[in-house]
Amino acid sequence: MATVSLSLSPVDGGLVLKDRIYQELKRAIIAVDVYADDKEHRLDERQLSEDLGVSRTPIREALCRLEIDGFVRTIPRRGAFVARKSKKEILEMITVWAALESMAARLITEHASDEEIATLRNMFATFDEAKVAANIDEYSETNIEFHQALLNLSHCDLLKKMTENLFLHMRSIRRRTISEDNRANRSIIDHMHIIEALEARDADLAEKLVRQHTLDLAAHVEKNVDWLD
Amino acid sequence: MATVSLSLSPVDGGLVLKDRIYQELKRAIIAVDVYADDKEHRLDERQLSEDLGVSRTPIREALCRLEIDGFVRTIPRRGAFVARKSKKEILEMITVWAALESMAARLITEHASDEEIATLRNMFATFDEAKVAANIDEYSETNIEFHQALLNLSHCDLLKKMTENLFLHMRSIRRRTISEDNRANRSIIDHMHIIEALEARDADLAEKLVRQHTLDLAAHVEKNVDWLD
DNA sequence: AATTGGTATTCTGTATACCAAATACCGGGA
DNA sequence: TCCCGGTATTTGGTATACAGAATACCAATT
Repeated sequence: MATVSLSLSPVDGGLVLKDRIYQELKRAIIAVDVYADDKEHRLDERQLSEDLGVSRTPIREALCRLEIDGFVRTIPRRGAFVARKSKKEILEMITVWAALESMAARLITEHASDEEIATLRNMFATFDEAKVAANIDEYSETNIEFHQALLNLSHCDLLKKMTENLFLHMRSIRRRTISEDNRANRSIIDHMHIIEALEARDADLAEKLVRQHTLDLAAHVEKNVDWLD
Repeated sequence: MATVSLSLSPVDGGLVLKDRIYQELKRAIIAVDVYADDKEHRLDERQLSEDLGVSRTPIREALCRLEIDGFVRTIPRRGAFVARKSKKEILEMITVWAALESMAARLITEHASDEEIATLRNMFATFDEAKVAANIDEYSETNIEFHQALLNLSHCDLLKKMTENLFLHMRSIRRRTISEDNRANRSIIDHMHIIEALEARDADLAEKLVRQHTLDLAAHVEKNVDWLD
């Protein structure tokens, strides 16, 4: 009898308890507006294990990973706290982001297809200047998505992976900067220029524009953000 | 009574068991020449806990961290293995490295002192072309140190932190490429050009040279390394 | 001889138990 | 009232115990 080949895929799913806990905790932590007030948000292991209905072990493993990601800061013998980034740390994150994303832009000019680059334009198709001003928060989402799209189109998994957490951190920051930040129109113009450079396959220009765009944000934070520390 | 301030540093050292285990395991893993043969190097939790004289818990936490760092790959219900990078992954690491280090170069032109930049020259003071050829392995160490020095001089902790593990991975790779790699003289010339650009405070040039230098390595690996996968 | 079914063993994933450090609380003394 | 010291409690760090999954081994049947 010939063995039929059914082209089955592994059924594992690969998600063990600690991974689910990790995701759930991460989601919850990001939802916390840590910069809203000065009080520190403690993460009690026993409390969490009770709430989630699991033992402390997977909780600890998840917290360990979250600490590496920078979302949690644990003080030995004291406990785990939702991490509050210092201004310096935020500026450094933006700097790293600029470095990675400008490299992504370079890669896009070399490897991405015309169709892929075209999708970037579509993201802003529904936004004119008036609309941007009207729903600034909706635009903000699109803004972040644009930057993530750049990383995706780089086709470099490592670049993408290393920026993912940076973006999540930035999202927290943005909650506070969104109101005071009316650089949206300037931003959308920058994006268009970036897209044009990508379409022209001009690696140096695209890289430079992306870097400059992100470093502009760093300069803005440097100058205007004083609600940290 | 006035309290004398003695400016004491915490006696703790901040190193809990899991951190020491992490460092020890990392050291041991790096020492393993994973690319030497095809057999997979399994990390048995019980074995390790026995060898190190601790329980499995801190071992697991260390392994968890090592997995995030990319030194270990764990398969659910199967165990932990010393990670063997694919060629694609290595190329991506070099790409990210290029992105981060070129940003470091830019930062150096803006923030580092002349004295700091001068230290870079000293690193190569003892190397002329003949010596490079003679002790290629010694030069190789200096080579890595040069790149790490660049990251240090950037004064960006995050940039430094994110490249540290990349360098460790590269060291493993280099063990295999060192013999077939006689681009050392070319390399030292590149380095000198980079130093000159830094001294001239030419951000764009320094950035470009660093990026190009590292991407050259990527191209070399792409073309010549076939002992992977 | 090869393959399949079943059993035993090993090892990860998870839960629990124990210990030591840190904090909070309380009472006594200045 | 304030400060200090000691005790109790809390809580994180570590070790151990248990259960389920994966593999290895063996035997039986074709």
